[in-house]
Amino acid sequence: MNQEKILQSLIADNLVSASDSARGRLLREAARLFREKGYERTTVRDLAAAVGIQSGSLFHHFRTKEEILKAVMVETIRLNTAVMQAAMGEAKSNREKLRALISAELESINGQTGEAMAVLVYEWRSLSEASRTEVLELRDRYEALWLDVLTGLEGEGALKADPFVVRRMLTGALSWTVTWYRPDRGGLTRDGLTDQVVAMLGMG
Amino acid sequence: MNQEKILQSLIADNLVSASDSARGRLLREAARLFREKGYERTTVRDLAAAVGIQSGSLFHHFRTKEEILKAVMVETIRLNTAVMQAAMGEAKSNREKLRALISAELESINGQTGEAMAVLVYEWRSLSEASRTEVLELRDRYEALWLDVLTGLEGEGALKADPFVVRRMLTGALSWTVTWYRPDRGGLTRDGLTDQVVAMLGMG
DNA sequence: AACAATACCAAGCAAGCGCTTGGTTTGTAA
DNA sequence: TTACAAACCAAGCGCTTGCTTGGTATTGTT
Repeated sequence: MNQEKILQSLIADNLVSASDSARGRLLREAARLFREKGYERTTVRDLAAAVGIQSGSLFHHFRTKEEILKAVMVETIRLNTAVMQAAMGEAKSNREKLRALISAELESINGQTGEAMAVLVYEWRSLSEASRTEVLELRDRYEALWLDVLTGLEGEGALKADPFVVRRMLTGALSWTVTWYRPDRGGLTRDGLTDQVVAMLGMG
Repeated sequence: MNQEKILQSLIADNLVSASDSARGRLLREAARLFREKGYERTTVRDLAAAVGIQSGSLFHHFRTKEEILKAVMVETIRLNTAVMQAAMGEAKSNREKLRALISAELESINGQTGEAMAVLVYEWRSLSEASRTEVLELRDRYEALWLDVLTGLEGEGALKADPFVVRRMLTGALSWTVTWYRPDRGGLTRDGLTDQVVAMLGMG
């Protein structure tokens, strides 16, 4: 199942918004603005202008500004968890699975969902306690995918450090790429970057 | 030269504020609040209350709120660059130097200056263009320390990946520790964590 | 055609924001 | 004691913020 089909199925289940719907368009613009200026510096007037409506009309679609932030985060996690599960399903060994995970996470961070992923990493403080809990639960399921593979690799002796620590280091390392990695200009492709990460782990 | 002496000398040169001065106390509280709630969500009234003065009185010490943010960042970089240079000076081989760099950065991220370091990483978007340039110049000098060592290790064949990429991965990985590493509760000491990082790089 | 639901606009309110102002207290040194 | 600057307070200004309100198009269903 490729990425497009996964997306379609999630849309059908109403778990993420179609990008051509009013809601989807708003969430995309919101992710862009939240990443560019930060959640607090982005006003509801900014958001409304970005989709060409009046600021008050936003509240027909979302009850509060924070609900928009939460929706960006929740839909992003849902999509990426599904994509990642699919990418991993095709791999045989744990080594291959790890490579698939790294590659998929780099894609989600630097590809289409990149802006939303950056929001997920940097704007969680702007969530209310309740929303934070909700988002964290989704995150935990995503993280379980990683820990399974890393624990497997440790058992095989391929990994010398603690799986929990390694996952956390990789979380930081990979999410940080959003601040410097520009796949368009400059020679490093995503595959190339994945190779570098694997080489850095001594698993080249 | 130990850390305390370095600090004294920087204070003497007016490059960082003494923590018992009015300015120093304000900057410490500001770092705490900025990290806890984010720069935008922290009001000048919050800052003033934290040091026990009226909000207007802040502007006797700093011309704008942003100037406070910049001061937190600038002083933190200055201090940590100096500490890191000292830590590296005692090491002989590049391997030892790398370990010293990792350990020192983990200390600056998770020790006394941790709150300020987190601000440095997460709040740069709230800086004006001019301040951003200024902070980036200081950062570049700090980064040069890392690149020298990593390039050396690559030359020796101890490092299989690109030094620039590795440094950026380490930047993300180490700064991310601030979100999960708790040296007080839980068994992992800073030395232990440094070991894990070195092991992860296949240089244990 | 009739109706209801959906999507939107125009206007503005209440609250909170960064920052200013004019004046008072506190510290320091001659 | 006097002189003066640094540190601070009390009050509030002007503006922006998230959000509300009452009403009007637009769309879909029967």
